[in-house]
Amino acid sequence: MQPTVTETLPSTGSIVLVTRLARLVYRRSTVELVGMSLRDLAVLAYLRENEMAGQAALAEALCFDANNCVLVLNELEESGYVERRRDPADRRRHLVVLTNDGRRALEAAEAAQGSIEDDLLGALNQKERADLQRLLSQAIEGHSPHA
Amino acid sequence: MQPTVTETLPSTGSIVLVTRLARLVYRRSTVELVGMSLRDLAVLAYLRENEMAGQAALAEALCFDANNCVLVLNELEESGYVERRRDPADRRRHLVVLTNDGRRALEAAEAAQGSIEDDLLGALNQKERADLQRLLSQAIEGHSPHA
DNA sequence: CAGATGTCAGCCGCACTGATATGA
DNA sequence: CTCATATCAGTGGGGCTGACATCT
Repeated sequence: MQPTVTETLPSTGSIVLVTRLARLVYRRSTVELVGMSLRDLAVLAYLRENEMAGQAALAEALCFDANNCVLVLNELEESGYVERRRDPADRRRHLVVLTNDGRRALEAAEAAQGSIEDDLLGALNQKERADLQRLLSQAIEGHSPHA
Repeated sequence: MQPTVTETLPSTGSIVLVTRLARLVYRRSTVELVGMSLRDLAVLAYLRENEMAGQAALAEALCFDANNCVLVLNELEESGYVERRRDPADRRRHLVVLTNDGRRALEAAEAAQGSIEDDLLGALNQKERADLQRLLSQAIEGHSPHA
């Protein structure tokens, strides 16, 4: 066993580390800085890539509580960033779409997001950041979807 | 540009991904399963590696709010898992130490923590998990400490 | 009828702000 | 007096449970 780097960072589990980083993220992602809450940004970004989506699927993908998701969409709709349209094929569903205003606001927010990310991941080089992103999304997508 | 894997996961920033994973972590880390809250586990684990520590430093390291940290320690002290002792060198400070009960509870909790981690990071192999852990702690430790 | 989807009201735990006490 | 450390009360937003409406 090598008495080198492995010793300094002993055994803090990844899941606690994730929550720790998440607290830092939350702290820095102020509305004044980003222009909207981080949840809103996540929703908008998801809608840009994935127009349509009943909001159950949306909540699932974003790891939101489905009920809470309703409230978030209410705010976004009031702000004029998204629109809810009835699915003609299944009139229970709402298809959420990104408006032009929403797209513009998203792009502005993403700039701020980038600077926050630069600040927070400053200790990581480009490759490491890409790795981190890959590992995170891989874990999220591949998580056992039973719950 | 290669039309391969890079296309499927377009551009969700790492910081939103972190919060997303954190929500999943939070959801699964129930008290019934772990035996304590995840915050408590983090505090106990930190104290095992780092006996002493005024709680300001503890809060800093764990990315807690310093005030909230007091409440967490109150609970842990009531549970008999930690003890606060006055620092004789600086009588303002409290040195927080892990009790034997705390150590036992921690070890029990870490087993549950491991199974949760297995569940959540099931899509990652051993090396990837190690990488993730390394990247996370690296980002946390190296984050600009100004705030 | 059951089952799915979305909406809302209410509760609770958590993070923060501000004020206070004690000691360096 | 100042600064640092710790403590606590109060506040606000986020995530949850449960009830309800609508549609398949």
